Amino acid sequence: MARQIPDKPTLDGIEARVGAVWEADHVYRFDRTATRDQVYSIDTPPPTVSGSLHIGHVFSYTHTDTIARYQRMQGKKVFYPMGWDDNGLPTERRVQNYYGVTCDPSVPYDPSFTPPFAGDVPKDFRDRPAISRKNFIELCHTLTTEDEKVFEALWRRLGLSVDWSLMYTTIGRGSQRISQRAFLRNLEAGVAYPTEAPTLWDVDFRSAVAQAELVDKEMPGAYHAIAFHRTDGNGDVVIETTRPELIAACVALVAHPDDPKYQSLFGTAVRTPLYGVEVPILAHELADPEKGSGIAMICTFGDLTDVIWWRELKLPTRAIIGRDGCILATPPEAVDADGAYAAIVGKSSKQAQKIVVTQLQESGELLGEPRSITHPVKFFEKGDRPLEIVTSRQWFIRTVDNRDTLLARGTEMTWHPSYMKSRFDDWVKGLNGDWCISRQRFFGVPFPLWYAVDANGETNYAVVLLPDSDSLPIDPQSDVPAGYTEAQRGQPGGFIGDPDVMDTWATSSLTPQIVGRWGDNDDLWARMYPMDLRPQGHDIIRTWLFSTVVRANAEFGVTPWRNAAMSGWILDPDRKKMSKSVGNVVVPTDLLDEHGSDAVRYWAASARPGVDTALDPGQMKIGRKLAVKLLNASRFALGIGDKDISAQMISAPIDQALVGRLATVVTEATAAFEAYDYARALERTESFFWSFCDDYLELVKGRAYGNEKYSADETASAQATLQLALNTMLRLFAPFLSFVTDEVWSWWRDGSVHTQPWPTAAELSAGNGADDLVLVVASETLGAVRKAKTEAKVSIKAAVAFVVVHETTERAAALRRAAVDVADAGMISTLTINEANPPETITVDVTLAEIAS
RNA sequence: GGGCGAUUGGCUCAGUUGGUAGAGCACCGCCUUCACACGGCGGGGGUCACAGGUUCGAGUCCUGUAUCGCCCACCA
Repeated sequence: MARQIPDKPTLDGIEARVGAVWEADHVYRFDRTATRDQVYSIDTPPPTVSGSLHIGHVFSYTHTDTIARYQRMQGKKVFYPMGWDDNGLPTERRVQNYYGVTCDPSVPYDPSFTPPFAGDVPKDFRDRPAISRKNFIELCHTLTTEDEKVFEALWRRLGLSVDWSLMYTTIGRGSQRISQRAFLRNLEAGVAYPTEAPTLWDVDFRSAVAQAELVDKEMPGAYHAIAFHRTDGNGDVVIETTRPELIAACVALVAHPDDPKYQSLFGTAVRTPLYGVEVPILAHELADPEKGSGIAMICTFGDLTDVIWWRELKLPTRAIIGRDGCILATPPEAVDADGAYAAIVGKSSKQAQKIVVTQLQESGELLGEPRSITHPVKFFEKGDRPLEIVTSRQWFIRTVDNRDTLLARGTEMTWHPSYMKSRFDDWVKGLNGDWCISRQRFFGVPFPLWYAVDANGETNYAVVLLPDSDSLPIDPQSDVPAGYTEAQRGQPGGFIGDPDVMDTWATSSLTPQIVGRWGDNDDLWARMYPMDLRPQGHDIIRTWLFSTVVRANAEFGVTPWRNAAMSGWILDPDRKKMSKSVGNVVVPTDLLDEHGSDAVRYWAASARPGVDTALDPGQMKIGRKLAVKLLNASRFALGIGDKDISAQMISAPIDQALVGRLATVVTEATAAFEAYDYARALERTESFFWSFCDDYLELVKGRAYGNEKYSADETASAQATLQLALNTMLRLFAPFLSFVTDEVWSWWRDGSVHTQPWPTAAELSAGNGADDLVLVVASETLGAVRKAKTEAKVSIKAAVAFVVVHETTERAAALRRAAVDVADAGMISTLTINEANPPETITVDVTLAEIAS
């Protein structure tokens, strides 16, 4: 039953009250009988649980929610899940810092382990206990479970219309099973492959990282001019390098093939300083004659260019940096272990550089003083030290070979806003290697396979032992391949599990498969895939969006979604990006407490799609004002007359004009939503609503109340228009002001406004052919009367003796059709409407009653 | 170096087929309580970054420049 209209409507407590009804009535539950064409499916981004949700999350998830609510009202069965990204390094980091522990896979499992520190974690890592892999993973699960409860509570309070029964986590068993299944199928299809190759390596995390996880940081460095000695005795060749510590890893010098300075040197050789290793001078187009001395040393490996040169010029490998970032104890074969090299063994590259520079100064091979510069250096986006490039065995998924296909996939989805597509195109075109998906970490999805160990106890990577597909997910560290026993683990003739876990994006790239339970629930899968919408931030186009396209293309040969909608970032009032390190992060619950959920939703939905937006509490105040206004206007419109007056009673020209104008708003808002421009839909609706309140409501108030000067039909016309307009506006506002609209709906009708049909112009046929000019001129005339009262400093309710209007013929005719309403609203005793002559002399002369008397 | 976006009143931003510049906030003035003081009404305030061009007419289209932001790059 519909509730009574409260005397004093309020927003207080509305989130809890309305939210409880949504939950009890399963308003947002996905209909699993719907066929694919009836479904609107959303590939919700799973927020990372390692931190806290900030206002940027609230911002972008609200955008998605407005689309979901619109589609639901359009009659779609909305598939709108929520997931938590609790997989991977961010969680490991949080657990390490939260509990004050470190993970050491060699430590045995302790079933009775409890975290030793309660909120008082020692700063020094040496005071933190090392615990087993299994204990560590248990802590990861414990902490993420707690974090996820807090996240869900916030989303519910914000009013996201997700179906919570579809919740998933990226480290959950279902996600692991699907990640492993997808990987094994990629392996079988040749899409995934292992290789021993130079890989970007974070020396602190001791893990490979992917191209997509790189960031450049401007770092101080110095050019060192260093002399290499020609083997023919004809003097030196001078190169400039920022990394002199890598001279021992030098395998060649390289210059541009057209560079006249070095034409005569190509094909000759030099000896490296300090070590005297002979290296050739080669030509390659990537060498830049303008940079440094125009000739560079190639090391294995100083940067990604070195890798290209090494590969294309087929150079030997002389690695000197280990996985810990320190100089290897054993030098490359060509380098004498007892010479200059001995001094740098075990040093970090930074320490080694100091030593080598001193050595070069003593030997006279360093020319002049190092020249300080600032240059970009590659970092892992979450790392603290520059990346090194080390050779290791890693798993890859093919991307570069499929470049053209991937670009085509990008054109098969609609981008919102459209210019964001160029970021995808740029990224695909710029790929310089396949996607490295293995990480040397712990809390992630393990690679589901083992290797045979030969009779000598050496791992034979050529013999891969695969699990049965029904057994997934498996952990090769604790599960045993078929035909073996646990006792054979690591033994000669036995087996050993792949030690690595998958990159977090290797799982995240499967979110459509995870939410649709691909391979586990074929019925559900067929009802939601390919999906309708991928909403996400524009900063992760190169990671999440790209990798999801790669997996969909590899497995299904399709584009995973029809639409990709990019949200902008939230900037603080100084237009800086919100970030924890800057300390300018605003806690969302504070904003929700202060302004209310609808107000925060209003602020978020006011921002144009894809546009970075400043946090603006002022905009939230407007949203709250709007919500309060909606409560009060609704109370007025519903508080008079019967509750269900037929739209057929709408007969007054000004009423018809109002309805006609609303039909235009409905058409525009619908078109805007179809184009994923929720902000425009809101703006149109809001703009109409304010003029509805300020002008129309005032103009018809007397008639709606049924003052004696009006006939019953005239009063019914006004009441019917108020109700029709309110009914329509509540539905137009429902995607944005989701709580207050449902509250008002409950005063009037059963059920939720959120399951009502989206309004159409056809419902508003009472406005067909209406003359909008009636409403325009009536509003303007009322405005002129108000202005006269303001200038006379009298109350807006002050009586007016005479108003004489001179209007053009057309406008005068329009005004006559609303003359009684205008006179009533303006407290006008006598309203005279004349034709303006000439037409330019439109005037409204107002004579106040107190002056007339 | 390449690409994408932005530049409109003090602030945050609209302005979708080119037709005499808009909103909210802030500011100024007025009005209280019969939907709303978590209110209402009215007002002042902008040569639409700059320079050219197309057009009867340009915030809107074209070219160039500047500033800011972001993305990408083979940064020795």
